[in-house]
Amino acid sequence: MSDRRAQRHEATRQEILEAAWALARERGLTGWSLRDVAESVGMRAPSLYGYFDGKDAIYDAMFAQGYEQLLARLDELPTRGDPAEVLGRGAHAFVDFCVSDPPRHQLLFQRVIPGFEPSAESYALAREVLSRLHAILADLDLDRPGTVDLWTALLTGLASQQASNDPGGDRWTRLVDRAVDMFLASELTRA
Amino acid sequence: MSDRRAQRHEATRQEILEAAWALARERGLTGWSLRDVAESVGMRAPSLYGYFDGKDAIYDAMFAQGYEQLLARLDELPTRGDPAEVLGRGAHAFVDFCVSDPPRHQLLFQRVIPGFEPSAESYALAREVLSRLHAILADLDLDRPGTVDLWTALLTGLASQQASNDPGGDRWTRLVDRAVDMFLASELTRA
DNA sequence: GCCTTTGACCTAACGGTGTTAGGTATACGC
DNA sequence: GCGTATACCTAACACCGTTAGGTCAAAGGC
Repeated sequence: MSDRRAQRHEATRQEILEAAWALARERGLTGWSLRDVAESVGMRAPSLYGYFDGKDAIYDAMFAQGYEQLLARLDELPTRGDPAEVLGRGAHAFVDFCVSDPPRHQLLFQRVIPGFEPSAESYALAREVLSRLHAILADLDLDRPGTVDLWTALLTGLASQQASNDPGGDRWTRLVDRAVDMFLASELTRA
Repeated sequence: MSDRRAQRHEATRQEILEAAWALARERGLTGWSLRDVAESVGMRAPSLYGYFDGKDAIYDAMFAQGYEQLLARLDELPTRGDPAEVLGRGAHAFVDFCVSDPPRHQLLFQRVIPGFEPSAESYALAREVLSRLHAILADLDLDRPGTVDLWTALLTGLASQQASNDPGGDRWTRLVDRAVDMFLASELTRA
C-alpha cells in the first residue's frame, strides 16, 4: 500500500480510537456501540471493519494505548534515591493515573468486558510495566519474593476503591502516603 | 395471593436465581442471556418477567444474595481477642470468599455491569458489611480515620489481583498473613 | 357442580447489538 | 487515460432485552 494511503489509513484508525475513548469517558467503557463510534467519525458501522477486525479489536488497541500512556508516565519518574521518595512518587503517579480516567482503569486492570482478552502483543506492554516495577523495587533492595505482588495489590486496591466508591473524591487517594509508609516500614524491617 | 401459590412463586424465583448463578460461574457474570436462563428452568425468556422486572432485577437479587452469604460468613468469625488472630481470620475468610466465586466477586465489589446499580434495599446489605467491619476494628482500638478504608483497600486489592491475574492459584492469597502483619504493625505503632 | 377470576406461560414482534455479504464510486499507481 | 485496489455504502443475519397480547389451567366463591 502506498505511503500516502497508509498514512491516511493510520490517521483514520487513530480518529476511530479517539472517538471510542471519548464515548467511553462519556457513557462508560461498554456504554457505546459500533454505530455510535461510526457516527462520531462520519461513517456507518460496517465501514469500521476496514480499520479494525471488530469491537474487541478496538478494545485491544485501547488496551495497548492505555499501557503506553502508563509507561510514558513511569518514564518521567525517578527510579533511584530515597526509597520513601521513589515509592511515594510512584504510588501517587499510579493512583492518579487510575482515577483520572476510570474507563481506562477498568479496561487495563479489571476484567470487565465479557469476551475480551488482550492480544499477546498488547499484553506484552502490561508485562513491561510489571517488569519496570520489579526493577525499581530491586534497585531499592526490595525484591523479596512477593514484594512486588504485595505492592501492586496495595496500589490497585486503593485505586479501585477510590474509583468504585468515591469517584471524584479523595477518600482513598489521601491514604497513599500512609500506605507507602506502612509498606516501606514493613519491608525494611524484614529486609 | 394464596399461600400455596405464593410459596410456589417464591420457589420458582429461587430456581431462576440458581440457574443464573450457575450460568455466571460457567460463562462469566455477563456471559448469559435471559433466553439461556429461561431454557435452564424450562421456560421462554418473556415468562421470566413474571418473576423479575428484567435482567437488572435478577442481578440485583444476586447482589443481595451475595452480600447475605458474606454476612453469614462474617457471623462465624471471632470478633474479639488477639488482634492478629481476629484480623488474620477475617482477612482469610474475606479473600477466600472472593476467590471462591469470581463472578460473585465482580458483581459485589467491581462496577462491571453497564447499566446496573443495586437497589437501595440491596445496597443496605453492603453497608451492613462495612458497618460490621468498622465495629470489629473499633473493638480492637483500630478506629483511626481511614483505617477501615486502608484495610478494605488492602483486602480487595489482594483478592482482585488474585482473581484477575492468577485464578485458581495462590500467588496473592499466600500474602494475606504478611499483609495482616504489615497492616497491624503500622496501625499499632501509631495508635 | 359450575363460573369467574387470576396466575403462569406462550408466540409474535420491536428496536437495538455485533457482524457479514455484496455492491459502487473514488482516488491512486502506471 | 486506464485498470485496480481502496473506502465506503446498503441490506441483511442472528442474537439481545423487552413489550403486547393471547391461551389454558388452577383456585375460589356460590
